[in-house]
Amino acid sequence: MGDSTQQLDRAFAALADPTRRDLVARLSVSDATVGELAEPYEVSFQAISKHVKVLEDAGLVTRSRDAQRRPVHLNPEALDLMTQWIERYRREAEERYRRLDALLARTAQDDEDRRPDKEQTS
Amino acid sequence: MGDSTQQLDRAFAALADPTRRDLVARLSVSDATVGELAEPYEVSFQAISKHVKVLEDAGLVTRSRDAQRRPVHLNPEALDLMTQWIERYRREAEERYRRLDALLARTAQDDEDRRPDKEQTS
DNA sequence: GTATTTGTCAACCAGTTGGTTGAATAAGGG
DNA sequence: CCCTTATTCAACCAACTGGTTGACAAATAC
Repeated sequence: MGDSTQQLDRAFAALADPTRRDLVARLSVSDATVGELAEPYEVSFQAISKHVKVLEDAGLVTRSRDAQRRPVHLNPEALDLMTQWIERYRREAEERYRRLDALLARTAQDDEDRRPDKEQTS
Repeated sequence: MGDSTQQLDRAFAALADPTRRDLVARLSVSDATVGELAEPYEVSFQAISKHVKVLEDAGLVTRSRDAQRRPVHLNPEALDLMTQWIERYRREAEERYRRLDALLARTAQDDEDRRPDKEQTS
């Protein structure tokens, strides 16, 4: 449990904002510059620049250099880290509930078997 | 895209906090009351109660009633919603990069084929 | 060089968040 | 009925967030 904690903090926080999720969705289709990314939104160019920085600090995107442009590039591995975290506990919980359901079903069956006026099941 | 937006906002924001992620991890193993959940942490009981409320508002946990106790119960479906969102764009991006890699490989091969002193590959 | 394009940094503001403490509520137990 | 247990509500505070505008920086184009 090293500092993947902080990485997860930042990654989840980054995706908690709908504008940033939209940026990620668009970046999954193609890389883009901050200018291109900012174009469709009402908010200022600087606001989008900040959002991109948040995504970058979270490790969700990286950037290269092409003349004045700084193309933004989605990093699928960071997304993978998040799914791994989530899926681990989702699976754990679902298995547990499955086991619990099975137990309840068995108990119900036992009760049934214990009924005084029970009928032979087979 | 109805109000799953807000649900995702809340769910991602909820998991952005390490204490809340820890609560989720523990709840994946077994349901627990707020008191039980609060016990291992240094912070006040009320602080944990607030954290649980955040998880509840995000749809990540539900609660029932057992005398004075209000057992907290993890909701795996909410986790599933998150993975679905993430995986959609992760897959999209990874496929795109695979295609790009393939294209680059083909281009490199063409260059190779075009070399004047090229050697037959097979 | 100077101007243009592309983007960041800095200061500020309003609203939210995570923490605190103390009071209030809810449901049983004696 | 009062007492205890379990939990929430309310008020407050410091820190963070997402937005703004204006100044600055970097790389290229002329």
